[in-house]
Amino acid sequence: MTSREQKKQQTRHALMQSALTLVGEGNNFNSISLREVAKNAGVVPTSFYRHFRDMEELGLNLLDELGLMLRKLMRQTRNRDDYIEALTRDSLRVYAQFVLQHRNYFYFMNQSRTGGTLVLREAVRTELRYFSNELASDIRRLPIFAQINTDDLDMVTQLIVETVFTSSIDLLDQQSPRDKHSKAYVDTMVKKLRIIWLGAGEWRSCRSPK
Amino acid sequence: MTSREQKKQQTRHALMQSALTLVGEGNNFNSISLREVAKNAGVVPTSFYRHFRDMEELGLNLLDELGLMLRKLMRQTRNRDDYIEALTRDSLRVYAQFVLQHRNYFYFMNQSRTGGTLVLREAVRTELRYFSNELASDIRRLPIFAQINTDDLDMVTQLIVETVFTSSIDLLDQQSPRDKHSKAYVDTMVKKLRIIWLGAGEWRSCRSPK
DNA sequence: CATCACAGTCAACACTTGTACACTGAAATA
DNA sequence: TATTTCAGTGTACAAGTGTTGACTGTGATG
Repeated sequence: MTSREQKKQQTRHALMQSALTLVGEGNNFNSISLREVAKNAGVVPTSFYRHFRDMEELGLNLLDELGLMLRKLMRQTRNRDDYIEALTRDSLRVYAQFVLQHRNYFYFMNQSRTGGTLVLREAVRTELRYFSNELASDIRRLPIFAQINTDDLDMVTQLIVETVFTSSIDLLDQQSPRDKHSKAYVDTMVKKLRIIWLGAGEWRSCRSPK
Repeated sequence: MTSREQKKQQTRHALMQSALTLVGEGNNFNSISLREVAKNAGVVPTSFYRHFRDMEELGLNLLDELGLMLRKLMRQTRNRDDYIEALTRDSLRVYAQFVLQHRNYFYFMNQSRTGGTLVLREAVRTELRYFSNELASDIRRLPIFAQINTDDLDMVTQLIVETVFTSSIDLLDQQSPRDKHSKAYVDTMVKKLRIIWLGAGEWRSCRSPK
């Protein structure tokens, strides 16, 4: 029983959670200091370096963590039969709940997407592209999209992922009674995705695959 | 000739441009300091207070400035006859060029949308909603959308504006030969908007307005 | 011409920041 | 058991932070 490594991972986790908490309190990830993070984690500032080179590295690890959670969520969701419907109402409900349950992570990822280091921004983009690809390979199997151009399919899934992700920050900023607004959110998103979905169907018939 | 007020507006402008430049150099608006901004504007830190209470107020003014420019651009664009096509290829070309010409503003607005103060975030949202509404009232006149549900129309234009705006950060982060990638960007965006456009058309026929 | 308004200056303050360096003590290893 | 490894501590420093208050000089106003 390596109680040594165990302890290390413990404070490492504390540091990451500390940063996340500070973000959740309304601070921007870019403007929270190594010292704050350390203090909040109940550790002396210099200890920080035993775990991360700097805040950017910590951020990358946070992103990895969220990425893993999202993949798990995605895998659960897509183990369904009625894919098209699952793609909209049900899975959006699940998604909304997930976002609200991990709001700090999503504030962080949204901030990093547009305001992080170049490295961090790229990392977010990569993560989003991952989901887009996953979605594409799933959708491809559907009869309706059997013969769609690959690039165009990618573009569609990109659009879907972007739309869903971008919406998360808006959901988080709605402070009204949770369930009420979460429902309004789901309703709007369902419509938006249906628009895209319908458009994709039309697309196929307008422009035949070369 | 009030050379007094004139000088004031001059350094005020210098301060705002200074902040913008710093953002353009890769800094996040949240983490640039009042002192840096002042120094960069060739002015002593305390002078800053003669113009803005704090950085947030400066940010709000930056946003106003960009908002004005964008409205002007929008008004130019929509004085066309072939609206549907203008809505896509042509106006996207103009938009892309505009974004690249004012990249610092767009970095700033993208950062603020997800990572600014709550006040700043709301301000960005308001700005975007403005464009969405403008677009909606234009589109409504088109015969195809004559009888669409108002809420649904709003949702569609919201989706369009979101999609276009969100894409700006991606365009900015493509560092390759400017014209080449700008073209690829326009091509992708045209497709995305066409998807939405097609979907909106189908929507009308699927769900008749109540 | 005398007076006022006020954008910009200067010096000083109490803090916070990232990081370097030498350290300690307990778990891991031999 | 003796030795090594290393996560976490403590101290220290130079640099930067927002904000204060009293100042100065010049354009605007009477």
